[in-house]
Amino acid sequence: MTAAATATPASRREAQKRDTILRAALKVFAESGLHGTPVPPIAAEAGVGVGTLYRYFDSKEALINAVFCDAKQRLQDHLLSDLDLLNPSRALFDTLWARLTTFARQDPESFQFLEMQDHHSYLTPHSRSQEQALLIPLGMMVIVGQRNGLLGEHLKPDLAIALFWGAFVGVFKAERLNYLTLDDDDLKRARDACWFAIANHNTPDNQHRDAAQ
Amino acid sequence: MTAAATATPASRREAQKRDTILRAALKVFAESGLHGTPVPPIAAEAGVGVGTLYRYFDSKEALINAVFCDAKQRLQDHLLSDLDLLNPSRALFDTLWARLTTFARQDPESFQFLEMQDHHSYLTPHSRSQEQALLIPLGMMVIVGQRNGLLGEHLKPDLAIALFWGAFVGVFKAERLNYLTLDDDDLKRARDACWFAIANHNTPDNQHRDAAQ
DNA sequence: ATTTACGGAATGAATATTCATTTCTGAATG
DNA sequence: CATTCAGAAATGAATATTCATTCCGTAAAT
Repeated sequence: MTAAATATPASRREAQKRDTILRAALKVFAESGLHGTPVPPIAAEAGVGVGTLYRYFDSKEALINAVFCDAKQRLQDHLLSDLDLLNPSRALFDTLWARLTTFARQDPESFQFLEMQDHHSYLTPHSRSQEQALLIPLGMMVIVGQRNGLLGEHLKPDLAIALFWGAFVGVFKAERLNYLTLDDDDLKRARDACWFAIANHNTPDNQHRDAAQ
Repeated sequence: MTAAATATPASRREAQKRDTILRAALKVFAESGLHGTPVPPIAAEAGVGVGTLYRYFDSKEALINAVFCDAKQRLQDHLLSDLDLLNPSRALFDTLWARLTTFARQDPESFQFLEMQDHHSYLTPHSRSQEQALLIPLGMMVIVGQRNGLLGEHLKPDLAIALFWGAFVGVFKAERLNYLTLDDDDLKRARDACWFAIANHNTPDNQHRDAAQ
């Protein structure tokens, strides 16, 4: 039923325009905030009239929620696809870091938008639940990693994630605000520092590790 | 009116009222954001008329800048007073962490306000320079610590600060959003994890100080 | 020919700011 | 002391501005 509908050229164009608006909104929101930006600039950025925008989204609030879910989904897909989170290892950690980095670099607007604070007052319960979809699998990974002896048991999983995520966000935020410039080596060192923060330092098992990257 | 009130010079009363408005604004802004909140609720929270507020601050933007500088100053005083940053040690690190923690706990509104993203579009160059007043001494401390062999030399100072600050903010943000609850032990473990991230992990033979002062 | 999509001026609600008026303050006066 | 009074401070209704949303004439699609 939906397959036939999306095959129609008309609805295809519609979906495309919807996406254009979504992208434009993301860009403008990332630049100037949520309450801060009027709707007309978004329409202008998308190259459509204001009225058209309201054909595709019921309200500004609906648009914000759509942008949020879209960006969150993209992050989730980019981070977790084809990854076995239940086999934690240093290599898996490095992969996650690398994927986060490419996401933040390739799609900085989405990354910044997702870290904004003021969208919380706009989000519907459904949008909020998207938040969990990312956190829960990561939490499970930490638990398994702690069982393995790979990660320190001293930090509760939620705390380990908050530390790691906060550090990552902090580094890229500092770069965005020009407090800092990051080359590839810096990023690797930051990654290793984060690993040190949450890894298990007691067992000699994990100590040997070649730094050839 | 009390004897104390009549004895208080007019300018003193003015400064006090200005402060009342500043506090009220901080509270309301922390609750509902910057663009999000009208001016009248701020005046109501301060127990003054809207017109009065405009006697003390030229505009909403000026008020926001004043709140920012005030909060920043409080953080700075709380963090750095009576501290010898140029003698870094693990104990100094712990002291800084403890002070940050008490600040975040005793004055959560200021802490949250300072971490908001959307005030950046409001801030005057002067307000922005306040940012540096905190970052520069911390940066110097890291440099000295690296010379001492206390902190790893691999991270450039700005990056070490961004990691540490980001992790700290991330932990308290997670608590505020109810992703996490923190007891005293958790905080100590988080502190140690941050220390691990930036400390020097090299074997003692790598720690020879060859740098000329 | 009929339907659907589009654009952007028009609309009204929400909001920042002003200003005419009232209230307060405290020094001077009798 | 009580009273007066000029200027400062406070007020909130009135005004100007901004912004989300709607509406309707026109263009495109079917």
